[in-house]
Amino acid sequence: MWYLKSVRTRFPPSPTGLLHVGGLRTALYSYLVAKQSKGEFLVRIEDTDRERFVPGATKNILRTLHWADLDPDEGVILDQGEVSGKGNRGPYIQSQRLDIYKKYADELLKKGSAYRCFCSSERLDQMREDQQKRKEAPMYDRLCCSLSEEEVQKKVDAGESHVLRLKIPRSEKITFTDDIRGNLTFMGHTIDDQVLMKSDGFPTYHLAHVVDDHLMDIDIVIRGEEWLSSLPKHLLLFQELGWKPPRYAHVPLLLNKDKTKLSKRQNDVAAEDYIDKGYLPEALLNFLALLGWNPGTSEEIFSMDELIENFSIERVQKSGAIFDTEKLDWLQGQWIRKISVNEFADRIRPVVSEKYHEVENDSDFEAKASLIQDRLTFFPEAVEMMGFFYKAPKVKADLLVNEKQKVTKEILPEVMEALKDTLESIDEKGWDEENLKEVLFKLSEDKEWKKGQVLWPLRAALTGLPYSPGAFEVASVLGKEETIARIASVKNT
RNA sequence: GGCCCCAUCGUCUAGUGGUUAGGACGCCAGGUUUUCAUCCUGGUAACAGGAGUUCGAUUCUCCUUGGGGCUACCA
Repeated sequence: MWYLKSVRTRFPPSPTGLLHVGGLRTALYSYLVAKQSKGEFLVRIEDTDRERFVPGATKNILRTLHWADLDPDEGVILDQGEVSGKGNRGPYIQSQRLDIYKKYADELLKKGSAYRCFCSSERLDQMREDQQKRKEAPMYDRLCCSLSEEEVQKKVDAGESHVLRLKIPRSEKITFTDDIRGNLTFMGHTIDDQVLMKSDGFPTYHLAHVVDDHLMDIDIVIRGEEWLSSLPKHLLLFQELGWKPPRYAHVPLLLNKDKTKLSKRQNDVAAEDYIDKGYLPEALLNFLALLGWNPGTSEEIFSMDELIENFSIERVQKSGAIFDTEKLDWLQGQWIRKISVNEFADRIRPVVSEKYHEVENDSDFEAKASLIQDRLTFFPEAVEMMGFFYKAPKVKADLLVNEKQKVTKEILPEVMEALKDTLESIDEKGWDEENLKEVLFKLSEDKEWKKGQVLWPLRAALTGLPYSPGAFEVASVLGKEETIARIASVKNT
């Protein structure tokens, strides 16, 4: 993918709560498009709805974006953990741009592209109800359009509460090409006269989106499909303001199992939920990228750099995707195996040390961690899996008896005795995986025991678990002294 | 109800006017491994329906059906 010019994209969350995984995906797509053209990715805060405003939400969303490695180049950023701004097209928080919206609202009013509406919400409710009863599309009936200039002025002077509505040219046909969906057509008479400015002086999303994305030089607007039906209003606004609209790409929705819009009731929808569950950002992003997009090859594991390299908005799917986390778990496993042992150890150290404080001073922690890296999907599983390293298990002989491995009650004492003697004979210096393997294989050969007859009891005696890393690995990490001690302490009953 | 969008295995998806309709996850079976996990091999399973265009449609067109989104002084 290459571009003639760098592309500016934006992600505009509302500070009404936690970052939604669907939002994280559109943020990712926007980020990728900007980065692959060496352009800028901006974050703008859309806080025009004071009712739903949640204090602290902005900081939280920014923190989550940072976790996902989607830090904005411009706009609202996190500076030393505090919300701050960057760039010369600000402010980037809509509540701080009220005078700007006012200016363009006045312009639209003067041009006759918009009009003041004094209707009460009661009247509007009643009107819609009546329309519904008559099986008509609920739309503003333009009552206030028939007000004379004098009447309007009188009401304004009297301080009557009112909103500003966009006057949709009803006879117009609006066509547009979406980057994902292709050609779209809307008839003017099916579009409602959208409110542009609320009575409290705040703009609605529609006006703010058009003004901001123009003033912030956004080249392509990537947003959820739920905005598709308001696209003509936005297009009309650009037209009335005399501006060139950006490219648009409406990405398909993320769905619940029943194919409805992904919702809290049925799923964990906050990105934070997945952070809390221990998913790696690489895994979540990889998963999200693949929900609705594919490279056209059979490649499935993508790092951020590879996504930047390969992503293209044209290959994004048109239909919605069920948010089914089974593949996420698989990707999580893939990414866990991909990170370095060092990093892996760093990730599980805090979790494990919560239960086993010895971890903090354990210089062999990394070696132990490496034994379980291929075996787990979530970091907390490490606690269970590594416990035996720090606390000698109380092992009963029952566990060492294993029918499938042909370890019988009768043979067991002899095996244990031989194991002890053999291991005793190994020099401390030669106590490593390779050597242990050689010596123990020889033991089974000499005694004409199957490998399992020797190794199953050994492994079980050392770990106290039915499933665990292998006997050689564990014995090697545990060291000679501890290994022999554990063999000796197996209870016979 | 109105407007708009969408439709390939259970899920994420590839794909072409003529293919044994491909891959991945999941599931099942087998193999490697002392166990489990990993890993490898194989299997399971899909073009919503009906017309039309065509020598031939999963692919193009239309209709039906199904699903979804929007229909707020929310975004």
